[in-house]
Amino acid sequence: MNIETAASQLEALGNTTRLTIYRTLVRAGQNGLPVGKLQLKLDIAGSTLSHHLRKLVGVNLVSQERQATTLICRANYSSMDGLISYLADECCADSAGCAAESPEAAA
Amino acid sequence: MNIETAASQLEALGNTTRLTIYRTLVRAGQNGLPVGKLQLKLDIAGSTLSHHLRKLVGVNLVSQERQATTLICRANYSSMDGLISYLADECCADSAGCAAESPEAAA
DNA sequence: GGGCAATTTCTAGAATCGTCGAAATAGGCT
DNA sequence: AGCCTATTTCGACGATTCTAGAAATTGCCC
Repeated sequence: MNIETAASQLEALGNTTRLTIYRTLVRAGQNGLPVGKLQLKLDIAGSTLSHHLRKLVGVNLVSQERQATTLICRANYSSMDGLISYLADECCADSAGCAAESPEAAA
Repeated sequence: MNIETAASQLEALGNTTRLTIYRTLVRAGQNGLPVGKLQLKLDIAGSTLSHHLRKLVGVNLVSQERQATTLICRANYSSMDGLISYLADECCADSAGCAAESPEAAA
């Protein structure tokens, strides 16, 4: 996980519509949801949904699987795990021990 | 923590320049860094830095404290903690137990 | 009060984003 | 083959973003 990847994943989640999409997929669990169901639930234009979905798939936060005519979308938990780890680690959130890693901060 | 707040914080971090700024501040530890030092480290225009910094401060990920003429910037760990908790919780990252919260997913 | 150093605001321009409706495509069923 | 449903692509539009240089501001010090 490099900083550019992290930034692009964060950017993908940093939009209310997309975060809602992602959250909805997470709550749908392993079964996932077809694009059409998502559209009904969220009440947005199909083209808009497709646009956002592509972005989420592009940064690997969501994966898709074809089932006949419908396209099932699923939240990609391991990617989110990686992102959270990056945030907690590289940009460590625990107030203790952060400065320990950076020598120049030991002033 | 509501979804809009989370999205705005994620958006703030979802830009390579700003994520770099934030990471630099985290690594600087409790002492923080003055804007000028940040500018030197990152080699960007002062106005650009100020612009990004305002965004980070605006979503409460960074706080500032005046010390004479210089302005010290510090990463706000508790905000990051809140964000990570939101991601891990509301948009739970652990692949186990996610579907348990959503009744309609129990199909 | 004059000057200096640190930071922000103003102005601007290219680029990207978010959204939608309409049209196009994909894939299976009869 | 023809149709129907699901989804994506196209074209467009206003809004926002990112960046930087120049000018303005703030706050201290002599």
